Amino acid sequence: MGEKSVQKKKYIVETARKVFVEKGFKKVTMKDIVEACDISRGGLYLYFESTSQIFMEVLRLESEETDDVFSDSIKEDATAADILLLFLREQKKELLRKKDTLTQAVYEFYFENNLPKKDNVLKKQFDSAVKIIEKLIETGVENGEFYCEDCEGTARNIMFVLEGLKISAQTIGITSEAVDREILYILNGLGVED
Amino acid sequence: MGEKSVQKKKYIVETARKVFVEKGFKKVTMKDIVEACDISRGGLYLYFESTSQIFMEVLRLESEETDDVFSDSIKEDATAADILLLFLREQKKELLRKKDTLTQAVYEFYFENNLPKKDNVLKKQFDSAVKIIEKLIETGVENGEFYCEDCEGTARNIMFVLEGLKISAQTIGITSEAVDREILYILNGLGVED
Amino acid sequence: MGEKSVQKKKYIVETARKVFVEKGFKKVTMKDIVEACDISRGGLYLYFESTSQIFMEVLRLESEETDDVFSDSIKEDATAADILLLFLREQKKELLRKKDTLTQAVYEFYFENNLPKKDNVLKKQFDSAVKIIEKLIETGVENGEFYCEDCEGTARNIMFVLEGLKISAQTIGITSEAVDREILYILNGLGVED
Amino acid sequence: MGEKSVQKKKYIVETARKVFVEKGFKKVTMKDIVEACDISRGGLYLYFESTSQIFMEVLRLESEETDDVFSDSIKEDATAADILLLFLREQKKELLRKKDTLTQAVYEFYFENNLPKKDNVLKKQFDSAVKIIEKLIETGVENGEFYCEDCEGTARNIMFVLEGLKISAQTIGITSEAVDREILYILNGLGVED
DNA sequence: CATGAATGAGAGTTCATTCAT
DNA sequence: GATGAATGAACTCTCATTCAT
Repeated sequence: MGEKSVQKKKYIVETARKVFVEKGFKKVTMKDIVEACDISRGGLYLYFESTSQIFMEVLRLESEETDDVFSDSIKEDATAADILLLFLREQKKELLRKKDTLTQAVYEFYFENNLPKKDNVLKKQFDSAVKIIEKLIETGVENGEFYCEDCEGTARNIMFVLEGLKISAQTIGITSEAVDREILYILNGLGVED
Repeated sequence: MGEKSVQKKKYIVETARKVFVEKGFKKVTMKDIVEACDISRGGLYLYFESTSQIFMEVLRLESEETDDVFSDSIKEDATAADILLLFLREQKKELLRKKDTLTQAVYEFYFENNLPKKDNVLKKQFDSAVKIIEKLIETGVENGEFYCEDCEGTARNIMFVLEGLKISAQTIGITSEAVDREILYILNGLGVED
Repeated sequence: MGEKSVQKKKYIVETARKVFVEKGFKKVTMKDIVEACDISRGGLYLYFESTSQIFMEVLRLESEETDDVFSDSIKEDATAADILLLFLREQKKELLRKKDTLTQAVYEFYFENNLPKKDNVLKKQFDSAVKIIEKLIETGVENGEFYCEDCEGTARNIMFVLEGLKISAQTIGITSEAVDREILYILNGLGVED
Repeated sequence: MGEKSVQKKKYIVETARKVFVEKGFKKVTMKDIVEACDISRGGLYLYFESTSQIFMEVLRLESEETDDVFSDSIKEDATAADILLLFLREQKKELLRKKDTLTQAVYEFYFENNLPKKDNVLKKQFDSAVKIIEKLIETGVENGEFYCEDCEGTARNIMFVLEGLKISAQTIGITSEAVDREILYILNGLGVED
C-alpha cells in the first residue's frame, strides 16, 4: 500500500469517526460512510470490509492519539490531589458531553462483537487507567495528601464509578451536580477536605 | 381487547423477551419476533407497532415481576450486613450471567431512544435501589454493624460501582474474582471485617 | 333481508359516501369504510363484497335522491333563460366545490371498471340532462328568449362544456371567473344579451 | 450521471409509459415497472423514487416529443378551416383510442397529486392549445373562412368541449358519430358549411 | 347476524456487496 | 486503484379476506 493509500485510509477513518460520533455504531452503514467520505461505494471496500473493521481502526487511532491523558496539561509543581481532580474533571466533561462522544458507539461496538480479548482496547485502557490512578494515590499518600488503606482497590473503585457514571449518562441521564457529588465522595474517601 | 387477547399479548411479550435476551435490542426485527412467536406477520401488528413498543412492554413486565428483589428471600433475623451481602451476590450472579440477561438489550434500547424522562424505567429502578440501600446502611449503622459517615453518598457510590461492573461485564468482560474484589472493597468501606 | 338489515345497509352506504367524497374511489379500502362505519370487519362483508359494490350503491342512492335537478326550486313564472341560468349556476357551484364532491370518485370508479354499459348511471344522467336542456332551449326559442338553430346540438354542446369544466376543475384547476366566462359564452350563443 | 445512465433512464421512462397506458396511474406499482423493465428492485430506485416521479418524467418526455401537433403535417397552402379540421380529427382519433392512451393515467395522476400550479403540464398544454386555436380562428376570420364574434371565447369553448369529449370517452363511452356531431357543431358555429 | 383475531400476499424501501469499465 | 451501476436479500407495514365463536 503506497503513501497515497495510507493517506486515504486515514482520511476515511477520520471521517468515519465523525459519523460514529453522530450515530453510534449499529446504525452506521457502509453507505453512510461512503457518503460522508464522498468516495465511491466500491472504493471503500478497497480499504475496509465492514463498519466493524473501520470502527476498530477508529479505536486504534483514538488510543494512539490520546496516550497521555495526564501528562498533557500538568504543571511541574502540581500535587497528587491537583492531578486527580484534574483527571476527574476531565472525565466529567467527557461524560456529560452526551453527544459529541464516541462513548455510545464504543459500547454498541463491544455489545455486537463478542470481542476477541486481545484486541480489547477498552480493557487495556481501563487497566492502564487503574494503574495510573493507583500510582497517583500512592504518591498522594506518601505526600500526606491522601489517606488510603487499599490504593489499588480505591483506584479500581474510582474507575468503576466512572464507568457507572458514563453509562448512566448515556442511558438514564445524569446532571452535572450528580457527577460533582460523586467526585466529592471519592475525594472525601481519600481524606481530602472539601 | 378480550381475555384471550391479553393472554396472547403476554405470550408475545414473553417470547419476545427471549429474543431480546439472545440478540440484544437493535438487531431484533419484527420478523424475528413473528418467527419466534410462530404467528403471522400481520398478527404481530395487531398488538404492537414496533420492537420498541414490545421492548417497553417487556421492561414493564420485568419490573412488575421483580419488585421485591429484597423481600423475597430474606430471613426474619437477617442482619443488615447479611441482606446487603445477599443483594450484592444477587447482582453478581446477574452481571456475570453475560448471556441470558436483558442487560445488553436494555442498554441498546436506551441508547436508541432518547427517552422521555418519565418513561425511564431504568432511572426509577436506579433511584429506588439507592433509597433501599441507604435505608439498609442506616439500619446497619444503628445496629453497629456498619461504620459510615455519608450513608446516601455510599449508597449511590455502591450503585454506580454496580453499574460500572455491569457495563464492564458486557464490554471488557469481568471475572468472578474481580466482582468479589469490588464487593469486598465496598464492605470494607463500611467497616465490615472480611 | 329484514328491515333492520336494509337500514344497516343504507347506513353503510351513506357513511361510505362521505369516505368517497373525502378520498376519491381508488384510495378507499374496505378498512376505511369499516372504520368510518364503526362496524366489524366481517360485518361489512355480510353486506358488500368490495368497495366497487359499495360505490355502485352510493351512485344508485345518489341518482334516486337527485332525480329532479330542476323541478326543485323553480318558480312558477320562471322564464327559460332564468331556469337555464339557475341550472348553470348550480353546476358552477358544484364544480368549484373541488373537495366535498363525489366527482373525482366517480371518475376514478369509471376508469377502473370497464363499465357494463347498461349500469352506466353516468351516461343516463348525461343523456337525460341533454334532453332536459334541449326542451328548455326549445321553450326559450318559442318564447323568443333564445335564438338557436340546432337545439339538440346546443344542448349537447353545453353538456360537454360542463363536463370539460368539471374535469378541468379536478385536474388543472379552474377559477370562478373562468366558469362565468364559459356560462356567458353559452348564453351569448343563445342570443341572450349580457 | 453518464451517457449510459441517461439512456437507461430514458429506457425506463419509455417502458413505464407502456405500463401506464395499460393500467392507468394509480394501479401501477414500482414492482410493475421493475418487472416491465426487467431490472432489479433496487435498480429502479437508483433512478426514481416513486411512480409519481416516473410519471412526471413520462409527461415531460411526452410534451417534448409532441410540441408541434400542428406544424407537422400541414401543407403550405392549407386554409385555416383545413387546419382546424385536421386538428379536430387528430383529437378525435386520440380520444377514441380508448386503450393505448395515457389519458386515463394523466387524469388519475392529477387527481392524486394536488400539484403545484407551476408543474401542471396539463394546464400549460390546455392554455397553449387555446392560444393556437384562437390564432387559427382569427386567421380564418380574416380570410373570410370563419365567422366569429369572440375568437378567444370560441377557442376556449372548443377546448372545453374537447375535454368533455375526452373524459366522456373514458367514462360513459362515446361513439365516433357522437364526436363527428360535436365537430360539426363547432364548425357550424364558425359559419362553415357542411 | 355480528365480531374481530388471524392470515398471508404484496408493496415499498434500503443496503451490503459485486463487478465491468 | 477507483468508480458507480446493478443486484437481490431482508425488513417494514398494510389490507383483503376468512372463520371460529
